[in-house]
Amino acid sequence: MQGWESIRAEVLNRIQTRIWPPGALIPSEQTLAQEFHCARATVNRALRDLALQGVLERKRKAGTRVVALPIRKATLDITVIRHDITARGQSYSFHVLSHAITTPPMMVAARLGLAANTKMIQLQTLHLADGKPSVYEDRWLNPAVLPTPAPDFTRQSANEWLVAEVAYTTGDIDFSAEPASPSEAAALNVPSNTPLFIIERCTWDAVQPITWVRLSHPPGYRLQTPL
Amino acid sequence: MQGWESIRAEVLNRIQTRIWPPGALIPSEQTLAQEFHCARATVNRALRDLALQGVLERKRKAGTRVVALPIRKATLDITVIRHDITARGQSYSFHVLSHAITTPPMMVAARLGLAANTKMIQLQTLHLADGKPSVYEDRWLNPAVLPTPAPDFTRQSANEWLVAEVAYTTGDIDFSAEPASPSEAAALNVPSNTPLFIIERCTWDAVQPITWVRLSHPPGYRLQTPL
DNA sequence: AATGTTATTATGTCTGCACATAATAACTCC
DNA sequence: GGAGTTATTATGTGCAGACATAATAACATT
Repeated sequence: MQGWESIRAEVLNRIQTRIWPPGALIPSEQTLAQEFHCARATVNRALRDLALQGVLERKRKAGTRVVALPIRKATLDITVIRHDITARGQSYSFHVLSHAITTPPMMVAARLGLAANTKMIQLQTLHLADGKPSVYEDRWLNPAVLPTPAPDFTRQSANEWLVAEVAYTTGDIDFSAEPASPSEAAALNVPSNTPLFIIERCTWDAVQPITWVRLSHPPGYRLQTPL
Repeated sequence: MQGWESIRAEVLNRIQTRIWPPGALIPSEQTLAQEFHCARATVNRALRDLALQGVLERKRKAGTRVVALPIRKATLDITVIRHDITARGQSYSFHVLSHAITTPPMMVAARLGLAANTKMIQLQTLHLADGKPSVYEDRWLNPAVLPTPAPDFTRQSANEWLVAEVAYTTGDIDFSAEPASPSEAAALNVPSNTPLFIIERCTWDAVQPITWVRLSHPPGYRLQTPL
């Protein structure tokens, strides 16, 4: 037995075997350090990690307690679409279906915190896996983040250009299920109103909004992660 | 300027302003410690945190480099349904629609790694927010994890009983969009084939499978998280 | 040129010690 | 008894120094 990971394992074990039941206060770092014959910093490392996972809850002076209703945290890796596809051993390609400069729908402008009459770049792209429609992308880009001349998004996908060239600091993402709109249905080659798995993402720079994207996935798509 | 968090902030800043562009090797912990006039451990703490976030990539001897295509990690909190609902200021209640002991569909048995003819407990539950159908739950429980006599799941929801009484160690979760089946449509009071947002979850004990659940959410449901 | 061996070096982790900080408990004073 | 003040205590974070480990680079050997 050695290393902070083994201490973490032992603590986890005591929680899972209910030696330390949910809601219970566990011994102080000092005490545990003595028991495990190691420095307090090592115990701290282990407990801090478990707190990060949501298994423990720590407060100064109050001590460390086992979380009563463990709020499990699932971590999703948000990758570039090309990666997803090539990782499955399929070939990747994409088509830009439309490319325009107009004012976005109110909803998009609102989400990004822009005035409703701000002109933005709209890009509709179809991503293909082994030549078959795989994801339909509807993107609105803040022109202020683009250099002049603008990059050629028919060669490099907007997403990849952005992650490579534009630093972004915050954002949010949300998932939902929606019926396929006529344009989505046409692009993905599925019947209208088919349930699609939708991922919507907003990203901001330190000073300004960057982009809003909506990714529509045809039936069969599953977002999976260990818990 | 003080504390490991400010060092993390400064490093992040240099990445975002492209002083250290994607893919670049950044100075060693030693060097940075000297620059920031602090101990190496403090720099280590900051860099380790950024690596955890997926911003940096670290290898012994090879050094620390800025990740080229930042794989952002979104963290979803998997809560108890009752919490979700009461957190929105709505009242929570639930109904057990059916309760049976039979053999599960092949898919469920397979996912849990059980023989297809194992008898399991099936519970179909409707969760209500302010009296309106909010989530339809289809759960299969491994009877081996239940005490005798079995708890009364019409009083406490199976999920809450499980998180409170059964320790679980692993699991996985996946998200998809599917058309409402007739029973789902009836329970949730929506037309058949309405797109539903589906969460499926498997959980295992150290030694045995515990439960498989499928949560069906009617239109309007969104799973959202900061990025 | 291909292979095996030996530094070298950056990160990973541990130890002890110290002080900061926040929350509780104990106490004082009115 | 209630309110304000002062210990007390557990965690948070810091420091300097040490050894472990893994990956690379440099060198030597065949």
